[in-house]
Amino acid sequence: MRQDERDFLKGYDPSVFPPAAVATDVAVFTLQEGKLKVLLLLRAEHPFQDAWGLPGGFLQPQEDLAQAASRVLAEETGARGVYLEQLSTFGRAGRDPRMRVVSVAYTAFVPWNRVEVRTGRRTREVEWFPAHALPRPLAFDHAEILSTARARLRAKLEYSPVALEFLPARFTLGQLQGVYEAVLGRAVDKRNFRQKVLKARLVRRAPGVLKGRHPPAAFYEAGPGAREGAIYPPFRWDR
Amino acid sequence: MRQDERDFLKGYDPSVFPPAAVATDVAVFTLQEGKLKVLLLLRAEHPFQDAWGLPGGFLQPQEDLAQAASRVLAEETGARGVYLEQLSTFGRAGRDPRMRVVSVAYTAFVPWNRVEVRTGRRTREVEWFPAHALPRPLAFDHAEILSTARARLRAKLEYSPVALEFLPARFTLGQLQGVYEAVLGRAVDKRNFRQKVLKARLVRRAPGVLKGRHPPAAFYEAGPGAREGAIYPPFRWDR
DNA sequence: TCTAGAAGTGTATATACAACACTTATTGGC
DNA sequence: GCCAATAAGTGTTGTATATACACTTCTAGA
Repeated sequence: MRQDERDFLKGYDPSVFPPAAVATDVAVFTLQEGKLKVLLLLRAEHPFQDAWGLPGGFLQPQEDLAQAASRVLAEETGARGVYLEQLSTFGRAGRDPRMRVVSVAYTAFVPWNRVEVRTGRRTREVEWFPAHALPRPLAFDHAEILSTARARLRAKLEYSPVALEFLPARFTLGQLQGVYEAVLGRAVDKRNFRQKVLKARLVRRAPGVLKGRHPPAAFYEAGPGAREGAIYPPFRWDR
Repeated sequence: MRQDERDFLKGYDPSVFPPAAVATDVAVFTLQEGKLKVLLLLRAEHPFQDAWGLPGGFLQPQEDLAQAASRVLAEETGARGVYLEQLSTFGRAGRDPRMRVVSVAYTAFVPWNRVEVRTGRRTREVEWFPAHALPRPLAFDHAEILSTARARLRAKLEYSPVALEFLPARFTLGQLQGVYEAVLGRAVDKRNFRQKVLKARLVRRAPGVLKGRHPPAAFYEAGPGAREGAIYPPFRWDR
């Protein structure tokens, strides 16, 4: 045991403070080939060895919750510099077969190809899975965590600039529309979409165009209506 | 130590699962005299003895998180049968001077006079405080928990039927409008308000009237637009 | 009987939403 | 070089919703 752990235990009396380990699990979403995907890993250790699950691990003595989530994500998948947001806490007795574990779940939304992932500690493989075709069964209560995370994402899409987190700093309106369509799972009208994001100043014109097998597509970037935490007159996108 | 606690510790190895106690704190809001109020207690024990704080306590071995919140609330304030909702988890190292404690915060919204409160365990007094005039300093990081809770409440008011939780089963439109005004902290237009809640079928006419020093006020009750978890075209109430 | 207090009620204007189709620039394959 | 495929870009109209705004009525209590 390291010194910081010993300090941490000082005065620890399990009859007063019944022990429960605190862990964190991280659900990272991205968009790839027009589909919403989730980062999962193949567990190399018990419990749930050989099952797919979310990156997760235990809180260390001097670490804040968000720091722990960030560290665990980096250790197990190599993903770094990801902005994490607290989702919810899952603590059903029995969710971990070893002992009582309460897990604080975090989520992140990242641009495809902006984070490099690799196999890490306690991990045999790391892979992106389509959110609607997850391997079964998942470790622990990770299926429940993921369904909570998807519901939150859908809700946030309508009143917050969260869609921009899936894209690089400059993007085309077609790409942005693709984010909405993938998350909501339905097509939206292009003309109404463009009118709305521009009028709400969610995005503004950026220099340059993207060339492709189509007319040049103008680049856009986050506009003044996309300040962190901004709340809109909600976007409902054709019902 | 009781047997269930011993079972619980079986296989517990602090070098693998660094210990952090899991606690819960509960922020109960109500409306009283047209003001948003919060239930606080005067702490009878260390730490923060003689400071006001939220009802809170440690998770017991076989208890779910919501059960723990409900039990702690009942033990310390006497409030029972309150519907609790998970708010967020607070785990900054050092937030509890004794040791590392991660606290899962819950919130509830109750009708004034529907819950009886009394002084309970570890408590010297229990009292409702106006949300904009809290005693200072509050125990632990309870000021932060409360400000998160108020922000959540304001957000929910606009897209969910949460306002009805502050009222008894039958209420007048004036009372409902009072909830919105107290939480949002500003006046709303009566004619627009009535039109909107009726058109959205958030409420419907109930039998009877409330007599007072004014024309009889019709009773209303939750309408079909207020099903648990319903999401609206958001109410923004005059800007 | 007078006063205070809240209940109740309608309209006009401005903004936002939803539905809808065609033309154009470019690339890659033939 | 030509053609096919692909996505970019662009306006209008009807409908619905949001906002601003003022007076009368009923009742209880002084």
